[in-house]
Amino acid sequence: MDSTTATRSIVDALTKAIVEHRLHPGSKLAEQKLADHFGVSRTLVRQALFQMVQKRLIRMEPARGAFVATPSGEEARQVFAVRRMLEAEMTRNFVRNATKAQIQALQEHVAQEKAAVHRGDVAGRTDLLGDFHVRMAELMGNPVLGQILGELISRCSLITLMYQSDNAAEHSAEDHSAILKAIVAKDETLAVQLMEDHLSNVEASLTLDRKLPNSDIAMALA
Amino acid sequence: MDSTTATRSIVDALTKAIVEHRLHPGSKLAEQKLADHFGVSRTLVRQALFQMVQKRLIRMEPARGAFVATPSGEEARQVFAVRRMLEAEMTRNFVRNATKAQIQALQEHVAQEKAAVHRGDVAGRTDLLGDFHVRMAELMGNPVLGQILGELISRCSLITLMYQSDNAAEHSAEDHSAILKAIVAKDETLAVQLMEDHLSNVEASLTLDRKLPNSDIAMALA
DNA sequence: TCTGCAAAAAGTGTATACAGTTTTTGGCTT
DNA sequence: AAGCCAAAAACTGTATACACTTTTTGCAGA
Repeated sequence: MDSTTATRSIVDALTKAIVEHRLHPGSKLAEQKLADHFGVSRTLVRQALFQMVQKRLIRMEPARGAFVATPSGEEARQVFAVRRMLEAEMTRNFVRNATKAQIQALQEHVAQEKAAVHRGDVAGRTDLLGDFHVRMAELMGNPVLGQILGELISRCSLITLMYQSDNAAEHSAEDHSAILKAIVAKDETLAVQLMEDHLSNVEASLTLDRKLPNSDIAMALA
Repeated sequence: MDSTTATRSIVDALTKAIVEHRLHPGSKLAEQKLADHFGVSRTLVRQALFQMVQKRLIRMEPARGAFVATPSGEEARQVFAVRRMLEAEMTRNFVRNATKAQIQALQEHVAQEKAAVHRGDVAGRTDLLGDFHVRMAELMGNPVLGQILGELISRCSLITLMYQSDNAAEHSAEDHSAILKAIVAKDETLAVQLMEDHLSNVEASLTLDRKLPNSDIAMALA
């Protein structure tokens, strides 16, 4: 995708930090500080930041710099809507074409999810729950779809961290398990329905109408 | 989206040149030449090029520079598959929610298409045919969807220019007209079906299995 | 005439310099 | 002590410099 590998590793590191909640929505990302941290010049940091702007994980304000994105509730709903469109069809194709090995890969993944939930590993859980969807996209032999979905899921990680009210997302592992069961049974209609419901559940568990998403507070303090 | 406006205008100019077939697939995009042409330094040109890499209209090879993308037949099929997923749902929502004004906007657009086809304006036609889909996405009140679809449609412009065998895409204007008729009639199922068929028709009119897409020739000559 | 190769030219990748803007600091007034 | 303003510091946006790589050029030998 990108010709240089240094820029790519900065993008990956920043993406990971955002998705894993070590960088809060609204946080300032000063170029020189990042450059020092990664041991490169501002040039490469800027390249990385511009790429992340296009992935909507960062926003840049003229002459003020880069900030971790603070997606609105409106935007969050739109992202979920697009995910439902894509993942419904993805699930349909998966039921039709998945090999045993692919199904087993997903089963093992769900087992890991359950383990993480069980031992109360919140960070690991969040990570794995997103990965379930990415994994499925990757297994589908349509990298174009996988790429688009991967970006949407990254955005969702950010959204979830901003708007999650309770830990209602704990049900996700069960949802995944149910979806997988329908896939094993080759019940296309049910699998698709469960996937749509699952995404709706996740969206519903968020309080997207909150007046001041806590990110603004973070910004105010920053 | 982007903090600076200079970079943005370079991206727009290059995108337009690619989509309008003034830059052929595989063409070299030398940074200094572009910089001279736009009257800026290589810095801004590079920013623009990196953004277009992410939009998949350009590819960059290490130490060799940027080239207009040459999507493979495989990739083309994947892009069309994703478009079908998204546009089917988009059409469904459009039938449900479109206002009279929005429908009329599309009707006027189709009239323009027919005029362009009628007077043999190939460039204008191609442009308008793609715009039909973008317009529809924009009218839907889901900018997230619109953005993703817009990028897919840009990629399709490039794909079409690479692989179109005959001018079979002339039927597109009629397809659009039929879709619109179903929308006016509020026939959700039919509209969705027509949209899917339309996209399949466009894909089928391409010779995606050609051994050496002419881009390679273009590269060889460049 | 064609092939091979070395020098020159052109081009990319990264760092740095510098002008202009925003943010912070520190003191002065009330 | 709180508020305000100017100077200093920090930061962004763009251009330029420079090392290194690729491509082209031009000539020597077969």
